[in-house]
Amino acid sequence: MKLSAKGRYAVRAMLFLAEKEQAGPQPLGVITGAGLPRDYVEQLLGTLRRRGLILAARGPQGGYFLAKPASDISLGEVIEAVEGPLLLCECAMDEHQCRKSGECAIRDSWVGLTNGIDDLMRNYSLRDMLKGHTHLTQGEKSLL
Amino acid sequence: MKLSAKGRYAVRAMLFLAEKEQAGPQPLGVITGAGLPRDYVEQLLGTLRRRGLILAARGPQGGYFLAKPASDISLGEVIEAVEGPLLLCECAMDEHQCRKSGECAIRDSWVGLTNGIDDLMRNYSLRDMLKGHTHLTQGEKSLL
DNA sequence: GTATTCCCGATAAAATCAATCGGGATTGGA
DNA sequence: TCCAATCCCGATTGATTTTATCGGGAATAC
Repeated sequence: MKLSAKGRYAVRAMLFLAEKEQAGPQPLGVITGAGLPRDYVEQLLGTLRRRGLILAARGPQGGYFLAKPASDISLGEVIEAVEGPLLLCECAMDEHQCRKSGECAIRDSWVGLTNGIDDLMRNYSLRDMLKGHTHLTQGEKSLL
Repeated sequence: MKLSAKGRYAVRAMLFLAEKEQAGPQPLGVITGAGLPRDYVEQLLGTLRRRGLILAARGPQGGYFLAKPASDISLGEVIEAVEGPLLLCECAMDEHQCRKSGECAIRDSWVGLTNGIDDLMRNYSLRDMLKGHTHLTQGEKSLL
């Protein structure tokens, strides 16, 4: 189980926007800066916008910016927006997947585990990740 | 982020062996029963054996069986054995990935989150999953 | 107007996952 | 000793997903 490049790019872009929260719209070219594949990240930003996590303004001086405070956006939201919901087992999402769901202890385990992971991810905000952090340098960007 | 069929097959096979913990070696054909792709699961069992989670006996009456009690084998171990370690971000695994690792708050976040998820998975044993569960019926198997 | 920027669908290249196959090695029992 | 059952393992293929690219359209500040 790993986080795909898609998820990491999305988090990276969102952290950049969180950093520039007070600085107005950030154009795609600035967000992707040196290291990120511009055209690909553009798709992801489109998804993040449709999911209500960011807003966009067109034209000169346009760009993307957070739709709500960085402290109100969790890592879980960002990742789920681009990758879809965390899914350990089909049966944990859809209780009609199996006729025995009402009496299946294993399903309860999958549901419990999924919820546990979800909770962790939803309790980490973008602001939390940046805490004690002043500026994303080029070197640090390559960490994400 | 989702668990692949590989991981689900491995868990399913391991739960089956946990159920038959006292019943001697279970041959591949029995483990895969109706629904699982026999040849593919054979590969996974090979991996699980090399990782020390199960043992195998050849010849007639041979088969696979748990290398230690079901209560000592966690879901995390099983999944990691076949899928490799949980990986949210490269930098969280290898601190030499980035020269700034010592002063990077974001890396700390990735590490913390990764550890949190790992802990959850390592605290769920095969025995826990079967608790209150007497027999995996065909219908229930399709849940995994 | 025009340059800047987002918007979006189509496509292609690459990587990974899932599955299959063929034959070899070991072993218990007739 | 032979045979059938069983694990063992590398090679290969096919499907799916991921990642990336491209071309052109729409909005907007100046």
